[in-house]
Amino acid sequence: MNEHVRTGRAPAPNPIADDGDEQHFCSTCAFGSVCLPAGVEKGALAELHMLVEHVGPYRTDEAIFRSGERFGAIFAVRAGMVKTRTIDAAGREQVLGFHLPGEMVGLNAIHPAKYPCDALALDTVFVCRFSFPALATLAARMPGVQQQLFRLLSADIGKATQRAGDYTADERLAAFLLDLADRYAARGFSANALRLAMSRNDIANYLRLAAETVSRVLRRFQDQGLIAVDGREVVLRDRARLAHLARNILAQ
Amino acid sequence: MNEHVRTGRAPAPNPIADDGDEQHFCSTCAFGSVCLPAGVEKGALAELHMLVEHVGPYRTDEAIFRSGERFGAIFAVRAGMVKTRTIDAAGREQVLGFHLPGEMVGLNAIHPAKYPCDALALDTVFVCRFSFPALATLAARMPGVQQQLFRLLSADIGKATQRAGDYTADERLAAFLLDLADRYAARGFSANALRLAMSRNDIANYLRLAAETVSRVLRRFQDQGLIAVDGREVVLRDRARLAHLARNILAQ
DNA sequence: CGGCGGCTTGAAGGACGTCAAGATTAGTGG
DNA sequence: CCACTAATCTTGACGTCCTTCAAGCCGCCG
Repeated sequence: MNEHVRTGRAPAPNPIADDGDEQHFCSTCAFGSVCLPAGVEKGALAELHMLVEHVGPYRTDEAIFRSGERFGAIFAVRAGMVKTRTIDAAGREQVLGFHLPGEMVGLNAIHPAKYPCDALALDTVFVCRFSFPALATLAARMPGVQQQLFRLLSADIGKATQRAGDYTADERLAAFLLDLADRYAARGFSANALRLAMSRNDIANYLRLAAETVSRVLRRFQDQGLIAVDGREVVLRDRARLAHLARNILAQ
Repeated sequence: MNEHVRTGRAPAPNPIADDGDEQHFCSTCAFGSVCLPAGVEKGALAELHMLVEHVGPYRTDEAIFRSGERFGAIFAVRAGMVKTRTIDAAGREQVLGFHLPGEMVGLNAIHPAKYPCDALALDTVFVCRFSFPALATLAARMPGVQQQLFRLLSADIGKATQRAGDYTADERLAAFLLDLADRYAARGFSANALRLAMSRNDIANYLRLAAETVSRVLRRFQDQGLIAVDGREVVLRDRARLAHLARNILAQ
């Protein structure tokens, strides 16, 4: 098993949101994005840096945390892609989300005080670990950090709510592709070409569809000139029409 | 339009979570439930009381807030039932939730800094208004308040996630009835008899079903002896079998 | 009483799931 | 480098759960 070869045919557009050495906190991280540009609270970044713990690498299918474990920390993805999922009473998997570099995982564990889902690496993953008690203490002293935590939590409510909506397979897939492309773009990657780190099964499960339906809709999108698909490589060819399909979901 | 008659035939089991005069903060409120029993931070309760603003009554269909309005406060329902909903690009309503006395509304507005949904009174509603800037300032001084806010936010992620799952109409309705009954029970009302404040249409919309499907499933549940339905009055007759139906949703 | 909205019930249709069989692709060992 | 195998993905045929459409019922209020 080769240590670095996980990306298949392409020369690994494996997203790494790492802006340098350990002295600099990820500028693309969910926390950095607020603390850095604000200018205020220069001390906050230094203290966050003291707090954070770099963890990894995790290999494909390894767990950052598992359902039921005592909650102690939240994580920012530093590199790779993380999938969160639960296993329901009937043993069926339910995919909750895919997390790119710079995005947070584990916020849903604060309330139950246990992780309510598994967080699994879809490829080689590095994360930043934030001890939550320490972070909360820091937040009490640093209004900007507290605000950012509130915002991150609130944003996750919105994402989950959006996902709970009632939409057709076409709407779901169009929104999924656009959302993913936009999130890649926000982290500095190509806005129209993406490599799906997850299987069709994971996509289908996430969108509450059958894998066969995902195949068929992607096929049709390609036939209609909306996208170009080659295995897990996807190119968005007509953003306008995709956005039109997804307008009910993505419009606020 | 009579001021108090909204409950129909029954002599108004209209939930009021008000434990007395204004000197005492609602003991059933989402904040009280943590601040009171903890014992610690006796001062916190007093300060929360200074902060809170009693608002109401709102009549049926009146808005506590509306989508797009600038976010400034979160609300605890004090009496009555609140429905949150959005209107999507196609003009279709999407019901996000029903909120009982003691439950919070508006947490999903922190991130966008605008309310992302309408909050409407389903009957006569009283609320407590918490200015969010003031609450955040208090939270920075009071670890218990901060923790409670984090927990409330995190819990809402869990609720929305649960709702996003893929389930049959039977599973959804069984879980809906049990959940509602349990939440009423937690506020001191009957655990097995409830009056639905919302229309079949609202239930259907919330569960992503057609109103006709809700009617049919309720009918069948009644024929199977699981519940007794009379208009908007529902009695749970066989909690065990309902829980079995809902096991995939409600099991953590 | 008459009309209106909410609710129920039946019949027909559709979107998606399930089942089954191939087609690619990836992973493994010679 | 090339079989060989297993996993993933695709494609087609069919079934099903739920929606849609339509009509009738019930309770409420003028």
